[in-house]
Amino acid sequence: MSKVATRFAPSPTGPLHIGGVRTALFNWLYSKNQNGNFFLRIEDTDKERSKEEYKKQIINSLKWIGINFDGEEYVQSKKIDDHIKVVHELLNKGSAYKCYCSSEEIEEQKKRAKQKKIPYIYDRKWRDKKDTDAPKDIKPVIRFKSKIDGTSILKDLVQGDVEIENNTIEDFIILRNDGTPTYNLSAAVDDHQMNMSHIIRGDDHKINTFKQIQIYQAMKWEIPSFAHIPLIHTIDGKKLSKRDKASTLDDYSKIGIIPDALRNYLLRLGWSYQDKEIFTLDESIKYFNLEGIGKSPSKLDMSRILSINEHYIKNIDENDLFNQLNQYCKLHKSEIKSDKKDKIKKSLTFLKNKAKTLEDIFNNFQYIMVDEVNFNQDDIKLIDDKAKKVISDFSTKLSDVDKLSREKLEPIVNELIKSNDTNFKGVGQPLRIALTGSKFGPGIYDIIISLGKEEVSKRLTNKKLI
RNA sequence: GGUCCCUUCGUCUAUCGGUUAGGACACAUGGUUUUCAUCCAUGAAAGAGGGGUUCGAUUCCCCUAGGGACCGCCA
Repeated sequence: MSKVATRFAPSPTGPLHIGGVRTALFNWLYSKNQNGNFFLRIEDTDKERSKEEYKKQIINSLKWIGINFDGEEYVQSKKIDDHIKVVHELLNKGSAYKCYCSSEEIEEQKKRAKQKKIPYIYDRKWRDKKDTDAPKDIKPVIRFKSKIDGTSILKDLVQGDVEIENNTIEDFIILRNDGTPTYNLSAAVDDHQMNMSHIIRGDDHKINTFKQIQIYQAMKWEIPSFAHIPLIHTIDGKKLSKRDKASTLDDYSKIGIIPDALRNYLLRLGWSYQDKEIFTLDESIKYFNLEGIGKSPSKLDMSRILSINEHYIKNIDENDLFNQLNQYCKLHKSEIKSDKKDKIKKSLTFLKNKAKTLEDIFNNFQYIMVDEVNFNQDDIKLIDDKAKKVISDFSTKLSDVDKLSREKLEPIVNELIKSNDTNFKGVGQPLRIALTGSKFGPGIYDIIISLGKEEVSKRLTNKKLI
């Protein structure tokens, strides 16, 4: 058996959606698990809808989630001449024929079939006719001579043996009347020329596979192995499409999902390895196999994505987390001011415990970023005379402390609890509101230390609090 | 409508004929905690239905029901 080679073949007609990413991921992991290669093929032969910007976006998305393809990307439109050559070979071999039916004629037949409620299938009118009978005013399409008798069996690596009656597959068009090849032809030729050993793609391609196999057979090419993976469904159980919200990678990046977390989620969606839930990149390559892919479609579950993201945020290296946070803010929020970077980096230890996403961390560190505290209108009402006294007492005591630490702050707070005849909440809450503007937030010692003495003093003497 | 595929807790899944059907997320309750969280503990929660095969079926086979995909001179 030759070296394993897989590919991901998106058409650049929109941003990459999450189902496509999973297909790419499975192909990539399988090839890497088998020490093989993984290629990217851009299927841009739909000139109307394909856009260069989408191609770039797709490549960036794959990069973002950590999928690297081998070599240069393969651009289908550059290979059209090869595809046409194969069409003519098929024609010469007698495996294809010119069909002079007009589109109107075909439309008419489809309509009639619909009225009679019988399935439409092209009637193979020109399959055995001679070209000399051809109408002069019609440009023909070229159709593939599909098998009529018997059945075909696809030995699918995920679904097992799939048997189909050959006569349910029509004589499909391989060359349009404008001289351009169609998808099934191009895909088969490209996969062959790219030496694909395994084609792993969505379930929705199963019928195409039967057509493409017939092209391989007619050309006497070696047939690759196929694996059709179940589609990802929306929460309503329908095929996920680009139109569904929260379906593109960008949608996840925007809310602060980190790439590794999404990769891990997608890996476990429709694939499993015993009870293991968390897979590092290396582990996913090491353990990935086709046997672990389930047969039934799975639904996207946002709460699970968030939960895995939360796990990654809490467990990855803090330098790494900071870099990702920094990138995220630059891309989707506002850049972290350079003079605040150090403070935020040091505060990650406690900030991350309150976050499911990078966006949460961003929101949580706003109190550090702002020059002027934004008070929550309801919370500032909690600052009564008693609270004001606590704040000013604390401010006074703080001036005697030279270096802030939990050990130095604790006795001060305890003393204030006593002298003001209150409890921890009576001290902690006013201070938190004074320093962050909100009664919700990190622990009071964390807040104080993260801001630094100077800033704390400044905020405690804010005129709005006096 | 035709062809093909699928069916275990709400969700993702484990089980490769014998288990009190396991785990994770979500949910509920309790505990830790100055708040919100985190964290910890506990709990509720599943084999679509009906026939076979078998000493024994979630597991194998058939039927029914439900769901999905495809049925383009798109890819």
